[in-house]
Amino acid sequence: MSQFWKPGSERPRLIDDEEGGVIFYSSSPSTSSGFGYATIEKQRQRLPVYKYRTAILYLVETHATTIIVGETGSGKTTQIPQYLNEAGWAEGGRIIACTQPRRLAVQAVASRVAEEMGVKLGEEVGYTIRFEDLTNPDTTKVKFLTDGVLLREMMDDPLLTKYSVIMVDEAHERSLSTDILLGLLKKIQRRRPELRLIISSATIEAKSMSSFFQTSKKRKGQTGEDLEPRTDPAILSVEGRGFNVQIHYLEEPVSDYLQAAVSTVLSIHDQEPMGDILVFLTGQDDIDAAVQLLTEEVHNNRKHSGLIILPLYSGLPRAEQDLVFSPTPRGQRKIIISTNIAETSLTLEGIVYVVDSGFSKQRFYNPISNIENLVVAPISQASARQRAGRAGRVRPGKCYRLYTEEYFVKEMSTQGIPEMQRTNLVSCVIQLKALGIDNILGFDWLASPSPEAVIRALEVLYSLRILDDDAKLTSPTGFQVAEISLDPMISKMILSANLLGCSEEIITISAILSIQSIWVSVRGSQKELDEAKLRFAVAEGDHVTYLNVYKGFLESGKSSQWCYKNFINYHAMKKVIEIREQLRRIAQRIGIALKSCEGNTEVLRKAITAGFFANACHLETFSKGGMYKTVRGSQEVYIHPSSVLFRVNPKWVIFHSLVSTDRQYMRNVTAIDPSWLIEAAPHFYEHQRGNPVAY
DNA sequence: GAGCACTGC
Repeated sequence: MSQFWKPGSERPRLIDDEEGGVIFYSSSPSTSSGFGYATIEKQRQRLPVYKYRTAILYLVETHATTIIVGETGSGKTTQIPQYLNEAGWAEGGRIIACTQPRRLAVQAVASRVAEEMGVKLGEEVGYTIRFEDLTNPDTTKVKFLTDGVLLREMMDDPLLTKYSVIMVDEAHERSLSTDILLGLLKKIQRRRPELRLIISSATIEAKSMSSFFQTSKKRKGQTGEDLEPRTDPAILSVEGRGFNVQIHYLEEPVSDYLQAAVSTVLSIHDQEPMGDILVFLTGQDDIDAAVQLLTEEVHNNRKHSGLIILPLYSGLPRAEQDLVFSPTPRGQRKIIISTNIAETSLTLEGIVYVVDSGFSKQRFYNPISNIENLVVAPISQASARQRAGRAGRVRPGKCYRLYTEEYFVKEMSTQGIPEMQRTNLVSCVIQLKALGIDNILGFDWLASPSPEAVIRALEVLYSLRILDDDAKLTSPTGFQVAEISLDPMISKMILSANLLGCSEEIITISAILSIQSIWVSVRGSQKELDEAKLRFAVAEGDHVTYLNVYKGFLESGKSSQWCYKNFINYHAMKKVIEIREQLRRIAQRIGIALKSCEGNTEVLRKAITAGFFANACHLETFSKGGMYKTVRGSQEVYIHPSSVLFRVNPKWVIFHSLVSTDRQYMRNVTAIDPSWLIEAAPHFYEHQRGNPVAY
């Protein structure tokens, strides 16, 4: 017992908790043997939501929309769909849907519910996520899916006619897809009064949610024989089952939260009983620094022995990430230093203490410059509560906030800004257009995006010839782009590749651009990584280099050994294969025949230009440090040192994306000929006087 | 010669 789980040995068992979070357990599965149905039934009845069963069913029956506020551990996610099923909402071939923001949650909840119902997953209970449809159209009654998938389903069935009840879970997270979905569901309700919505949220934002779904228009008809539900939403609160978490604030604010976090961890270790510690910092830099400081402390000071210090962020290699789920050996204490990933996406077992820096990295979009920035910003009160809650899952815990109570009350916003208001909207706009919603600014949003952001999105789509002069989808380009589930600029690149005869290569590039990075992130062995990169690098730039990597991967027989030797992330490559396969299917459906350009990199780069012409840059000849300026907008930008064109500095380049730190760095860069710009987008470049493209 | 919070289709 009390052994670390080692990568390569049997993996920890993945189980789900009642709220769709995921816990990784290493103990052998024993719960399902011997007891069976009766025990499960008893477990179900012990959940807080159980005593509201009748009330929930009554409210859903009588109200078009029911808002359920439930804390963690209430059991709402797994139980409510079952109650609805038991009450007959899935009779007559109808389906009960429950959406989640994350794939992992969908899978976990679905398999839990299937187990509780004693059925095989994929029959009465099923789930759909990208790349995976485990439902049976003849038998599935309860279906779990990501909200993104439900949005996609609306393209084929705008009124979502097969669903009797749609439960939107985790609505408080206010992800882009959740917000779009809620706006569209409200529209659907007007056409389908028999449809029932359940909005489930962890926080008491229920009021604004409720007024959003409040339809003023009273339906006609006599009250007695009116079959239609009430239009005012019902609100129901369900208590959670978490343990009490004692909150500690700083008495005086600190300037260095990193140092404060480290000393707080050490004093918890010195003074508090055993139990693991979870520290929330902002990013890889912070986390690596804190890990190093703590590790040194353990080396230098014997009283700090028995500490296991582990970083946790999404960019971490898989084997290292898995370490955080190993059980803590007796007499030791695990310290996990994490990004926001531990706030919602992963549930860690055994955490008793939380240290909250009060900050996270957040994305903000500037529609004027059309640039997305990742900045360290204060979290909201809701986030702080969520973080604190991570300490109370197994027994009463403590949360140490590295800020004052006054700051929490007076300075921190209660909710945080919905993603809708801090992101680029091109994908969102195109989705709505595809559903026939033309007036984007006038759409009934839960939180309206800024007019500037909407206008910028329309402008970009217009320049890509995805929208026409009347801001309607062009045919066929616009409709085809809407069909491809990728960034519209990538979709446009794929369509152009079809005309240029290089679709085979371009869908590979598109798949690779759709994931974070295909390289292994290693800080120590940077030199080796650079050398490995050189084995694939070509003068044309990063995109063509990726083709060489892909080719090498295929030739190796998709070998993980080969990836390891070449500093390539094996899991990333598997994902590339998956996405590429999906793109191949979509291409087939919209009538693109895959064709290879047989090594003609000029047509490849022309296709890339056709999608990304707006990101064209020109080297400032008289500047020394490799400074470029964007052709449109004259933004100062530099080639990122991770690019194969770093220090090569071709005169004209096009980039896929920018990362903003002290400078704007271009990631994924390809050299182009400026004449291709006018060829690809005459409407975008022709009329600019004094533009260097002219000569 | 520098660094990418997190999702999702």
